[in-house]
Amino acid sequence: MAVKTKTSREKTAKRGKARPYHHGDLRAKLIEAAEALILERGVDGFSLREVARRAGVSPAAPAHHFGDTRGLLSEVALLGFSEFGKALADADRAAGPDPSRRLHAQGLAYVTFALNRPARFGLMFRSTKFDPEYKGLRPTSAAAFQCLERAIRDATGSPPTGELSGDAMGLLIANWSIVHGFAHLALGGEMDPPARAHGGKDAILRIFLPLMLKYLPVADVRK
Amino acid sequence: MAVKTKTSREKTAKRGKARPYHHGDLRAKLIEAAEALILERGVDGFSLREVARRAGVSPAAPAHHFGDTRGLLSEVALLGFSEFGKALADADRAAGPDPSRRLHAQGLAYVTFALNRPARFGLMFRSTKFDPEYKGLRPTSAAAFQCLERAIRDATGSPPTGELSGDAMGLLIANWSIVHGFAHLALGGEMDPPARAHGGKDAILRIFLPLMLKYLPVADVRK
DNA sequence: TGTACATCAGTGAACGCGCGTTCACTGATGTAC
DNA sequence: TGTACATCAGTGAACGCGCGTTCACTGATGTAC
Repeated sequence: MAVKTKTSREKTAKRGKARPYHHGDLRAKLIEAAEALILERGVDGFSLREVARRAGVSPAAPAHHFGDTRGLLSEVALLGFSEFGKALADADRAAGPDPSRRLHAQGLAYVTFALNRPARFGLMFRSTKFDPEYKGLRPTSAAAFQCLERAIRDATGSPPTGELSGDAMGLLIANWSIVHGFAHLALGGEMDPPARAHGGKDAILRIFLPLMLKYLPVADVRK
Repeated sequence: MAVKTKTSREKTAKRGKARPYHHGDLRAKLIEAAEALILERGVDGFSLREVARRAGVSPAAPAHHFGDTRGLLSEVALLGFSEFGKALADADRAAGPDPSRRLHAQGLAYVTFALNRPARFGLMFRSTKFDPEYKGLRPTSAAAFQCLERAIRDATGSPPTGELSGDAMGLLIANWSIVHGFAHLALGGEMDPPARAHGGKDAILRIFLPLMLKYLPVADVRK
């Protein structure tokens, strides 16, 4: 396997923009391993040594890229918020101008993201595990949530900035609560027993999610 | 303080039904310390040694009452489900016969319990931390959730047993999701920034909770 | 193109820590007589 | 009421474990000349 000429990866490293490393791309590999580990054992089961082990690297290696455990988890959370925000924004844009359709689309995107990316989503709402001041984390997460707020403002005829009215605040909180609660209950396995009776685990996305979305609070339901 | 005659506590122990111990009531003290610790450091920050330390007792002492860590946490969870179920049942009963009022009352009780008993509530939904087969845990938690299901059945005119119709299932999931999501977001601190703008942390219970309850899905809203 | 050097990603041994659990024990309590 | 004994709640030392982090290091890479 070991030949005298440079490996193709080393050549790529020379040509590429930002992959100057010894090891290929350990940074990316560590992030990947971290997500897999969270998926397997939950946010609590996470350990930096286990991540290093899975990446085939010494326990001190991650420190070079992320400083410490919180650094790595903060990076994973940042990726999560970034993808989450994009998913919400994309859904909102694709829904067209109707406020109810926009809220519906965002709710669908919210839950879909949570169920498709359980490791990231779970970490994102465990803020003791990462540093909220990490690189671009604060603005990125704020941007994600402002996407919902913007749709609520449009739905209630509120101005685009300034304090929310009570009605708008209620609608925002109710919307956020119902999709967040659904995601949380589904990820916690609380819906597994009824899902089993409806043809397996994907009944949650296929059947329960649309049922829930029918009850999404929208502006015109109550005065 | 130390006198020769028996202390009143020892006499009580003799007279009482089930408090025969050396130490007063270590069992209760350990449970209390466990809840305080979870409150302070979260479910993850829990440690049996720290509980023993707070109860002023050797690290081996808890084993006598609860076997091991899971045993103690299972007991706390059991207490939680028991109190939770009572709170829901009481609210339901006090609401009278109107289905919407019953759902509203249960939603209010659900969130109120979560915010008043954050340690218990947090543990109850972290089922990897305790043993679901512990003593009466399974039936007790089932009873709590059946209280909501019963109100949904009555609200939708479903028979008291048998599989739920799609409509009823949707209403159940939507109701559960919105109150659970609200509780989760509030406990996670996600509502603290807006609450600060409305006069402090109790704005969550005082203002946001009633706003959310206005949007509780009830049977007659959609066909 | 070839050599000398600086950089820095990754090594692996070592550290100190708090944890859960075990074990032989001790000593107060309740009970049998 | 008084004595002997069994019970068992609580002790405290010890165990082995996996953790996060440190440290001096090594060796491949990219760069300056």
